[in-house]
Amino acid sequence: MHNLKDIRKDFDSFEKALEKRSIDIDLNNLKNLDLQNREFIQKKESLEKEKKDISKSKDKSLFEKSKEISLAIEKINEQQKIVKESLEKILSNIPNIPHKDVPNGNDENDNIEVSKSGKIPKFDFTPKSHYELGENLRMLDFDLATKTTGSRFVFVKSKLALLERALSNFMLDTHIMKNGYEEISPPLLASENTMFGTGQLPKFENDQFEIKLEAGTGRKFLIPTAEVILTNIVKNNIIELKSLPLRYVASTPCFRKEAGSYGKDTKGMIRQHQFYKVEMVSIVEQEKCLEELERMTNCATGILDDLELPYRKVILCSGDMGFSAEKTYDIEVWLPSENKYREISSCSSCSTFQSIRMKTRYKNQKKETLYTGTLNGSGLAIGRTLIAILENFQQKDGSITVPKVLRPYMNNLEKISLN
RNA sequence: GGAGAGGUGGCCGAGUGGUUGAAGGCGCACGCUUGGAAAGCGUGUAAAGGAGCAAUUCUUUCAUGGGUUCGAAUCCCAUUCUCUCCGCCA
Repeated sequence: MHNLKDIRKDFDSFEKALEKRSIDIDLNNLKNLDLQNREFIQKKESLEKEKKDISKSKDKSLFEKSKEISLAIEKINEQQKIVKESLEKILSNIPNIPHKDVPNGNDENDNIEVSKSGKIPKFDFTPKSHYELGENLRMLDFDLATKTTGSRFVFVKSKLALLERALSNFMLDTHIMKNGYEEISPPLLASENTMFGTGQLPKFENDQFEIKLEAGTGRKFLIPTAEVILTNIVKNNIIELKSLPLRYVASTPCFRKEAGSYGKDTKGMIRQHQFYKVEMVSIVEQEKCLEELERMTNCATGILDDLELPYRKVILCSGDMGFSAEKTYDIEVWLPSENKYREISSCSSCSTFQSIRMKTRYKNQKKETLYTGTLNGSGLAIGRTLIAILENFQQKDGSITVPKVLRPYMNNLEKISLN
């Protein structure tokens, strides 16, 4: 969310910056509502002052007048409430402003490759897709998931389940011991206000799974990413400068409706309603966002380096970025069966956008109260890493070589094969 | 499901109708002290919003929303969240 004060200061450049997002929002309406709102505030405040003075004077002859003022204030309040509500509604639906580094563009085709790394494997046979490999090994079972649950779910079995667990542990260990993140095992449900804090609500309610609890309790949602719950750790806090930066990591299941992606990636486990993901979150001083973004992205690519998987780093164009982000790097891993790179991690700086929603602040050296910067990044999506390993490390006989760094996590298993 | 307690500043914690934005402590900042540090002592330290180029100033805020009153952190009602005990389940 944006600060109205800042928008007001330079309305035109705000409007211009938003154009990059190529969505239309009625900013004139916003401008007018803001003007009206402030008029109400001024009227109200002068009345309140008058009333306060009467009360302080304890002059009984003025008590009647004070009552009248109260009525007048009430009237203004009613009018202001309407204005303020629509103001906030508009405001909470405006996305973050893209950073100036961010290339202009409409969709993923306009993203720009920043770097490439690793060696693309060469096969003397036609490489199979992850779901062929997994099904042949009898370790990925989509039909079974359909039977028990429905589409876009999968059973991972046996050695692949072990691999999935190993990936989670390996990634967590790396981020905890090497990269300075604190491990968190968080709740998988988030309250409505928490979902608002990171920007999933109100605009993207359709993508969320809501859980019905007993009546009388607030709304609860399954987290679509651990970002939601990790970032909101600092909701409503004023953090002391010396405890920044805060870095959290968690490995959690994520739940997404994937509404609007019907027919997309229906085969295999690229796009599921439920998947594991290791998520990093950083809370930093606002001017350190971009620096932290580079650091975080390196933490993510470090995992791929360790796993010896080929990947490229892409900077997202303005049209492809998420609602809360000011700048995003996607890390894409090479998938032999598709002969292209696919997203495996997304690292974003959200500048103060989420902090304003969450009311997360810190005091700088000058004792000014400022909004923190927040960042989040996958490090990495476990399901997709599993896919990448299956496809990149497949052998002609359909077996899978286990990446070296994972073997200590898998009883030194070197190869996954039938039996 | 039954019974009870409570939500106050960065944190802890006083405060039951009138300069209370709020005692005290912790933390933090600065200063004194010291060879240096610690301790000790002193001073300072809420947020949001409005007006103003600014210094400044005004309003609001003691979970949230209503009510009583000239006046509410303090009284009344509703909601919400947290905690404790019993039951139930794991």
